[in-house]
Amino acid sequence: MSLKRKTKSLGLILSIFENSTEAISVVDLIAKFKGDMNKTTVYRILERLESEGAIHSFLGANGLTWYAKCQQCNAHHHNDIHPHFQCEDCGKVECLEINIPIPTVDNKIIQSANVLLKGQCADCI
Amino acid sequence: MSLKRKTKSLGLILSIFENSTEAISVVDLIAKFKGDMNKTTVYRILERLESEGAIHSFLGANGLTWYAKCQQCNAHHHNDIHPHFQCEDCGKVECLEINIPIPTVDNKIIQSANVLLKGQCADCI
DNA sequence: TTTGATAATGCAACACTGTTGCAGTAAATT
DNA sequence: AATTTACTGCAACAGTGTTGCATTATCAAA
Repeated sequence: MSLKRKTKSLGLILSIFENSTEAISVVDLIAKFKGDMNKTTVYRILERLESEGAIHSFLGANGLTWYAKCQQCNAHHHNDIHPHFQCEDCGKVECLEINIPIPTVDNKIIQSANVLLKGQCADCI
Repeated sequence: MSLKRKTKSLGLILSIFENSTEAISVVDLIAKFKGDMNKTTVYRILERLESEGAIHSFLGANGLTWYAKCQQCNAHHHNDIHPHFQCEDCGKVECLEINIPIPTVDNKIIQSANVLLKGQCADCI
């Protein structure tokens, strides 16, 4: 399923990601657009945007799904290894444009890694 | 809340962790003990065991909660930095007794990290 | 500009993980 | 055996996420 039609709902969600590389949770998006679109629509638009390579998803601290548009998304190349950071005080989540060295493990093949760093962001230090 | 009474349910759950450092999801535990105890009891026993330091919890690939007893649990010292591995083929999850170097990030304080490595385990290579 | 195909949406109902309140049960102490 | 209360079972609930289907709206073609 690709993005064939530019609907009002798609435009609203795209505008969130276009101007910031900050991540946003699906829960927050649903709340933000409560008057504008159904939660099912939010889920489906995010799903379409991710399969297009426009954004990427990952799991935050409580197992909730977050989405963000990062440099690697722009390059249409998703690198599972780039870590995310969640501030334990204000809850803000961002992509970190750094590489975490993936360890080699005896008798295992490591394909990808989910790395979530937790701590305090600049505003909360 | 500490472990004051040795009940049959507690014994059943403890026996799972005593003989293996392999992780098990709460969902699997509930299924395994469906005839023996209520799911609420499973959640509450796991919660008590974790607060005692006997086991530790972490999030698996789909945001589900997993529990395991590892060397660090034995030492009553929980190290958030030790990574977990989930086999993408058979679904098995284990603790890796290695240290992932936590990066320093400009303008942030990193307190802990969730690291989930994904790939193929020895049985599935 | 109108028409037609179908992508996209809204709604309701559902599935699943996890939590809570409370009455009842059972472990441990006396 | 009696008493205390930790622990359990049950039912109902909360939250995230999914699915089916009827309806709507986008876009291309006439």
